[in-house]
Amino acid sequence: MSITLADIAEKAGVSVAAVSKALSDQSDIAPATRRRIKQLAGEMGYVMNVAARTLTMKKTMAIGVVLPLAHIPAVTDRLRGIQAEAMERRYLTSVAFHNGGIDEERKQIEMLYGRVDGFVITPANQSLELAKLLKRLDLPVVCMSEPLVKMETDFSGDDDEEGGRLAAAHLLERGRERIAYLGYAEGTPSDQAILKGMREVFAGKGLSLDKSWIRWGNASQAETRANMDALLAMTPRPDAIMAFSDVTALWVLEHLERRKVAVPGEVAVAGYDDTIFAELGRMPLTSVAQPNFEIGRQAARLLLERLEDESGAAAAPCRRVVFKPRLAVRMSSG
Amino acid sequence: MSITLADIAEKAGVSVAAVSKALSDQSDIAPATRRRIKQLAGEMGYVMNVAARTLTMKKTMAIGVVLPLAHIPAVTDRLRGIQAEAMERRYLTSVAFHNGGIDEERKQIEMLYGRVDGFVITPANQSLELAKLLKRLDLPVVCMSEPLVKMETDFSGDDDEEGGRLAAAHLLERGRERIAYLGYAEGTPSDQAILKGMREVFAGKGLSLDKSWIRWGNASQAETRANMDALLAMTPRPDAIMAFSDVTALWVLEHLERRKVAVPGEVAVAGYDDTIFAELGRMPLTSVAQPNFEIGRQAARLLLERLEDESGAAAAPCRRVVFKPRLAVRMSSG
DNA sequence: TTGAAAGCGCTAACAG
DNA sequence: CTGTTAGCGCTTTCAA
Repeated sequence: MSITLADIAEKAGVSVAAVSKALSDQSDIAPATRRRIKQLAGEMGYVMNVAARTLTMKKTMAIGVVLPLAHIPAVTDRLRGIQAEAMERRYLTSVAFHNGGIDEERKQIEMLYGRVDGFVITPANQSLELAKLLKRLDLPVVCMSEPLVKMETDFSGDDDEEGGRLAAAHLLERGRERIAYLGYAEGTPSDQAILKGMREVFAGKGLSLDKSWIRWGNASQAETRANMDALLAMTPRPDAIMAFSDVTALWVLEHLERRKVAVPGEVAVAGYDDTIFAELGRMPLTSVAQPNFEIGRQAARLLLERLEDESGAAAAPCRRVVFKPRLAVRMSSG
Repeated sequence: MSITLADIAEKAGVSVAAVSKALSDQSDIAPATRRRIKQLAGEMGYVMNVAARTLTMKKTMAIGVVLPLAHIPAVTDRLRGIQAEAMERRYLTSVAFHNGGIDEERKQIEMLYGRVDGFVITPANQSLELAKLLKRLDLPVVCMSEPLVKMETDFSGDDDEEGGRLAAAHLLERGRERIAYLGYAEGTPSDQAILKGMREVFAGKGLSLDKSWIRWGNASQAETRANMDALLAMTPRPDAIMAFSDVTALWVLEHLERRKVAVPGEVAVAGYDDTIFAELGRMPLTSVAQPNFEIGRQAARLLLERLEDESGAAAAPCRRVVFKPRLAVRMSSG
């Protein structure tokens, strides 16, 4: 069995209350007693019982992180940021990945409930169900990288419109006017934001994005292959591909090589995230870079500040922290 | 405030004990009462208080996973396997990543203590300190992919010696006899196992591995670059590079391109893990493939079986589940 | 300063 | 079958 406060109290010849006070550095205890108790606790190898503390304090000192797309390096970078911040404030980060489906997403959130004081999520589903669930649980939520349209929450992410603008401006400048977009899902706010940014730049030049060049569902290589073949079969063909993630862009590079389409000669390619793999694909990939670690760190900070704000935690208005992306230009776009 | 058993008891006009029994499907309760209580609990939106249950049951119903190298896709694949198995048995998976240093590794384990019933770890440090810590915590531990030499535990991973044999045999067959090895750290058992397998195959042909072609510390691109330049400066040069991970192998391909060394013409390259990026690098990469999802799943299974084994949990001997790797041959080795 | 006592929400004997 | 009681280990009044 583990050491408890009672064990220490007995050995020290004081009450349990005294030990509790001493170990949690309360003021109403004699410095000498505190020192003695702390010393003893250390010797006895005391470790606080988390469940008991949680039960009395109604605070778990942990934050829950629920994320899709575990295989995307940008996601793990953001996670490291969250963990770094949480650890600094002595909070545990409890992570759960899911496959992007609403059922798994919901299930993970439910499993975490009662073990965490709040959530950082990158919602993969814009369903009402998810928003309802989170409202019912009534814990602080921070959205990271992707807002939840059905619910107002704190937000940390990058400015995807600006990302779209940067990419579009760059490609236009390189003489590409027929840009296709490979996105994740039509209902995804960040996809829409990127498109909005791109459209803005196009409009500025009196151009527009062709609807039929927007293709969804690029979370698997097979889908991306199919999308690319469809695009290549069109006349005129797109002369540039913008992908919502680096992984998708790498699939595009691989597929174009297979189809013997010259990059960037015939088709320029750009991705999003600028992860370590952007430099390692068939050729160096142009990519929109986000400060992923910082995005995660900030997400955790927003959550923790809300948790530690004793006063009107619930009342405080939602905050949005938006980071500016930049463009890493490499060979794939000439 | 949340709904408690007492709230339900009051509304149903029964005792708290009755509600507890009904909701946990105990037998000593009238079926009708149970149904009524369950119905009511559902309507009232009851959710069990995890801390209270943990305190009474001395069981958290969660497993802790502590891993280094979050950016390696093989790691996240294994993690998905763990989660899948845990979720099936209604256990929460609480993940913590660390940077590979002993301090962070220890800290993460300590933070998880009290919130989990056991650990799945891939030890990044073979220090005595880590073994001592785990022994002191006295919770079941399963090592995944990497054993802990200072401590006997359950193990799930692949047969790295066989991986080394497969790679060496393949490269020899392609006429390469000067194979360099880029490993993670000299004290890492899986590195040593791979080398052992390679040496075996070499010895079979009356050949041996040159010590000076074994280079450690390839967790960053800079280190790998330095190692490669050192190798390329040697006479004779190695004619093949075996890397402990795909990411390292991708750095090698990129570096060789930069140095205008033909692959596989002058130097063949092979990696380890066969992740999705193996096909997407400068050229398709030959790689030793492990069933990562299964390795994770099995690791969780070992842990959960130990946790659920009411009888001599502590007594049961340690088990090792070893998966056979296979070789995915691609262009980088001709 | 210190300690006694109440209680967080739940389960597990043990009576009725 | 159902209810009463006694904790699990901790924090927090409130007295002493």
